[in-house]
Amino acid sequence: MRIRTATDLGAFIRERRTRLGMDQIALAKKAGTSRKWLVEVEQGKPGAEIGLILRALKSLEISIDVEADSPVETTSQGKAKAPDINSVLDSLKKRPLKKQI
Amino acid sequence: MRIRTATDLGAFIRERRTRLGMDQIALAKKAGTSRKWLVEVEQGKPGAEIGLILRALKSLEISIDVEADSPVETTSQGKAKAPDINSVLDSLKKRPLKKQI
DNA sequence: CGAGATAGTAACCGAACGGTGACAGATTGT
DNA sequence: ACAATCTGTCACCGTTCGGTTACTATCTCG
Repeated sequence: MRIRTATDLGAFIRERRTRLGMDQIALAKKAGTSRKWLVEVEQGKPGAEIGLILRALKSLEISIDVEADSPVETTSQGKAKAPDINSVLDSLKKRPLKKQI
Repeated sequence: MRIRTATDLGAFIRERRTRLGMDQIALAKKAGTSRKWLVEVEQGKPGAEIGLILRALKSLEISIDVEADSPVETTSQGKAKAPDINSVLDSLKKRPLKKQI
């Protein structure tokens, strides 16, 4: 499932928790947090800390994957991008020297 | 890329940011946060709030997907699970009535 | 009906977050 | 050498998070 907002995440967590037959206390305990925290997260609290979120997801055996949408989009010019020596160097250094007009 | 820790996430964000040729200020501004925050997140800060993380990922055109690892694992018994009327009802109610011995 | 379990909410409080501004180090280009 | 850029760090501060505890409402089952 694609996650776009904290609400999405909360809904998914709740979905998974209930499907596993766990109550809020069980999950909170397993994730090393509090029930209050879980309630708020399941309601879509955007202020929840990523570390606790990750622990909760792990407790629910949920995997998270991130992926770059557009491959690179150098300067948003439709130009075809043939791999050249400079792009290779840039990839290695991961820091474009200039704006590469 | 699979995300397991805040450090994984920070590394991926930095990777994507540099590959897009953005500096910290540019991304922070686009995501509506501060450069200090970005620095800490890229270093793997577990206390970062999920809402800001999501904004940053959106700014970098990064998609997040979550997925339940094991389909259901009713009681962790290797028993094969043929879909029966009860499981369907449970799925709808999303709340197992009992421990379903 | 009544006991028990689950979930949502409230108040309180210490700890940590995030923003701002400034500074130092490193790197790049002139 | 110099200026410009980018990054990491620091101190300060208002806001908010997360834990604890208690109370209430809802639902299930005996």
